[in-house]
Amino acid sequence: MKKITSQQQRVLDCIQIYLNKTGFPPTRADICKELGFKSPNSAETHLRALEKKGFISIESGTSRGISIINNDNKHTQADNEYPVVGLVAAGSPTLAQENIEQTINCPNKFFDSDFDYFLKVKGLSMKDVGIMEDDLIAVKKTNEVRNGDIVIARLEDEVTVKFFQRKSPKIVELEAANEDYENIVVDLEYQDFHIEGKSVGLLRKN
Amino acid sequence: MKKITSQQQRVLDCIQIYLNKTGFPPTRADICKELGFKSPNSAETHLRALEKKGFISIESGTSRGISIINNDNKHTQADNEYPVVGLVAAGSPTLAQENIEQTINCPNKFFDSDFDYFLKVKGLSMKDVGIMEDDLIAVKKTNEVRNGDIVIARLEDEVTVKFFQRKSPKIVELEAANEDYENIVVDLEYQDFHIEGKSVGLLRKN
DNA sequence: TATTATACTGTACATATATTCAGTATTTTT
DNA sequence: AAAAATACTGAATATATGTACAGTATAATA
Repeated sequence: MKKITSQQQRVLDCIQIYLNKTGFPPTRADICKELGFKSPNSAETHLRALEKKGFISIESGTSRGISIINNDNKHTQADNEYPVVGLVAAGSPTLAQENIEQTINCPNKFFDSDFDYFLKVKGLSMKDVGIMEDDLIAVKKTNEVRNGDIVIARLEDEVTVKFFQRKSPKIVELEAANEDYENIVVDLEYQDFHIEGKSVGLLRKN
Repeated sequence: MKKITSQQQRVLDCIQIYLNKTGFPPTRADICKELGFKSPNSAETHLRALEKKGFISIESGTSRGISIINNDNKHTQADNEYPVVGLVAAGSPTLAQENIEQTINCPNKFFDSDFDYFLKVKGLSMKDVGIMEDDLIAVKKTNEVRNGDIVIARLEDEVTVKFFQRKSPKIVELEAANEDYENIVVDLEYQDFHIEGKSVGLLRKN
């Protein structure tokens, strides 16, 4: 990490303070107003410098697309409120769409990978790998999955948790970990199939 | 706080997930893209409903001017470093320095009850209740346990995780949740038996 | 039964905002 | 001494975005 100048530090602080106060990042104009600049380009050049030095990232063409890059490790671990979403009966085809539940305060780097939400498990189709009813699976939203990954997949109107196994370019098998459940063979050409994400951890309260 | 509908919950979760991922709130169009709506007004009306019910606040005329209102004081939540210990034999205290494999940063009120350390599970004796090898059990140190509790118990030199079942004033049965394992009958009068604590939750990283 | 809330599609538009270009001046680095 | 980085003003512009308006339809409520 390159060294920061005092003015750049002021801008960085300004972003953080604005975030704490409003919940969203400032515009160039907002920064100018806070720090007394008279041209939006003053903020712009500082932002570009901060980006170049790795303190922030800027999403191009996106309003307020600034995010502060946290490489603060160890003690100042950041927490977040992660949503808990429900799931239909895993295994047997029952379509329902009840997401309610609550949010859970959890350190961002709690599991080995980052994640996006908790999924509350229904059914016992993955019982043999220790995923039980009402367990909370930490889900990372991605469609880059490998054979053997535990994935959260949507097939037509149903969301399930299963092992992912690609059989051929157009055939995917969703495998249960419970002999009472049948594996599901998906023909990607004829069925509406989508990978929601994959499991990166599990949480159980009892 | 008025009650939220399932669709409104989806929108609220979408905002939270987007925030976790990008660091700034979504636009109406972003929400539409995430949830499959085809008109920005779909997101708009949901946002207005969420605002009216007090779940979010919207800054008028401001791009991405959405912030989630935290009604609970969870941002004052204290974290702690919790030790992770293996199944250690008697003689050395469980929380002795040499037994601590690592520590995990975790909110104090993460599980329904407070707890003292994480125990790394060896073996599959509790497999039928979804406790697998290398899972981390959140342990509350106590000897006040009830029948049916999952307890961490030391019998002579052996530490195990089992269901607790008091059979008579002097007889305790430690029950496995795996038919390959025998239950253990303990005679308190003649055997060195001690309850370390009980399980209040479980954590798995994969 | 009438009314309100929910749950959308679709179009349109004012403005909020990022971003580029043209300058000026000082400081730091090469 | 030349080049690059820092630190600004000021104007201009394409587009990202909020938001209003016009519909349709169903469920919940009074």
